[in-house]
Amino acid sequence: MEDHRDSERPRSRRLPRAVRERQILDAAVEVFAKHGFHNASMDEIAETASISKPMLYAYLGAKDELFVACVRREAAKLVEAIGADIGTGLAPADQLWHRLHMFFEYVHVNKAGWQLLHRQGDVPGEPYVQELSEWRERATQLIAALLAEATTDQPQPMQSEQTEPFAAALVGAGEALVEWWFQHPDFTAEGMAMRLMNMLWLGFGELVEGRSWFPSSQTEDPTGS
Amino acid sequence: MEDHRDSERPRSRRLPRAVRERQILDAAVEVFAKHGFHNASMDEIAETASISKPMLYAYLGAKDELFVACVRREAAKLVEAIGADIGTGLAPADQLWHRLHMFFEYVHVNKAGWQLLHRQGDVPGEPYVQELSEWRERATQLIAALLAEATTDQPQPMQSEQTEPFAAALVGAGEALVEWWFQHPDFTAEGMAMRLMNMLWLGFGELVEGRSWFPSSQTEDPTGS
DNA sequence: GGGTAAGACTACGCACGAGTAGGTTGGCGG
DNA sequence: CCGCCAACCTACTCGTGCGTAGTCTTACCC
Repeated sequence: MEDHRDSERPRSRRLPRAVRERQILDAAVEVFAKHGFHNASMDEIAETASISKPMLYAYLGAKDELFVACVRREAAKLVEAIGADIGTGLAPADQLWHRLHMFFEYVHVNKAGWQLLHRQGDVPGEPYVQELSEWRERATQLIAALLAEATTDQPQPMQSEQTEPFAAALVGAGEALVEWWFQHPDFTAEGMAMRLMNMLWLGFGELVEGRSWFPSSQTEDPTGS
Repeated sequence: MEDHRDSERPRSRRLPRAVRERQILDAAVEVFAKHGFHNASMDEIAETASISKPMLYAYLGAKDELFVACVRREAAKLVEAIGADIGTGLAPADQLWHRLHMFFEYVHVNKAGWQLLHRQGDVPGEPYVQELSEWRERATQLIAALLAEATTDQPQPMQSEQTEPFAAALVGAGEALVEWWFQHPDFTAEGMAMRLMNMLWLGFGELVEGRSWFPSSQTEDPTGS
């Protein structure tokens, strides 16, 4: 390691490919999240990544491909976070609770990545839309499976025609709640998860009458604010 | 020189301003809904409206302003639809049910208008975002008020800190369900409203056990349209 | 019937941003 | 110490699409 005592080199030294790619992706996620796909300019991404445009193109290709790469990385992280393996033997309700909690936790620590996934318009015909709708699909399926599992003991287990729309609505509710959270940041991730869990599992009819849901002794007192 | 008598002019005759404006707005809504704000071109809107570009600009200004005009019109229609005055004396649950029903009904007959409102990315900094988030806000407030009303008889009425996020989640769930509906068009608006109402009012915990919610016989015929 | 002004069109200017050509630097093997 | 290759940059081209200047034309009124 030559110390090389460089005078001031605000710009980049030569770096191996892997490091640069990561730098670029980080910058791209940030900029795409801030301005959206269309309003983000490759120039700004290059500048944020402390690199010049030709390098950008050399490493990750055109704007579409770059965006898709970002979505893939962030979606993988998200789905992994909420789909992580939990200890066996939990009741479906508690599993759902855990995953919701993980979801809000994830969004909290990875705001830019979340906004990248959520704040794009989904207009058919765009090349990246495929990629965008895919993560939502995966998340929905994951939830749907969970719901289906919750009814297997019942005399009439729910079919996917029942669980799927429910899961879709749940995902939508989660997204909307996150957006509300951003405007009221005084709440903890756990508190938000509780909120959503109560809505979902009990429903308003029960909440009105003062009942509420609690995780079955896995976590301690969850007062979110 | 004046020999150019009536050779066919398939293009537009002279029309009063009001009619043209409506024509233009209709076309703009359609195109914006189809391609989204950014990918929609003024040329295509002009062509769809059977008019030339300078007229477009003369009547409704630049692209931003045109889009805002579209959003305003469609948002007004939507909010009016779900906020319409219902006969007095309905229980909150039944009111909510009615409004959900109206919502799905509205979306069904005005798909383009709905997509215009829903499918745009909401990136801060865009001029139109203000307008877009406003309708969602209004709808949310409307629902929140309804929920608050449902708890006034209770010993501990809910505060807006409780009802507001719930309403936000509800709106999000509704949007997501509509999207799911578009992919499974075999259901009626009433059926979709029932679905959502069951999720919301009863919650999954109850649904699992086979219970379900029904409107309390205020409406007579099941005119499912 | 002729003047006129509003309604309408064709054809263009111009900015912005994606993508690239070609030169420059620095590390490394000989 | 010298050439050579790969990482890197500056500075450009070019397409696309918003917005407009300038011209025509038709309904209407005197």
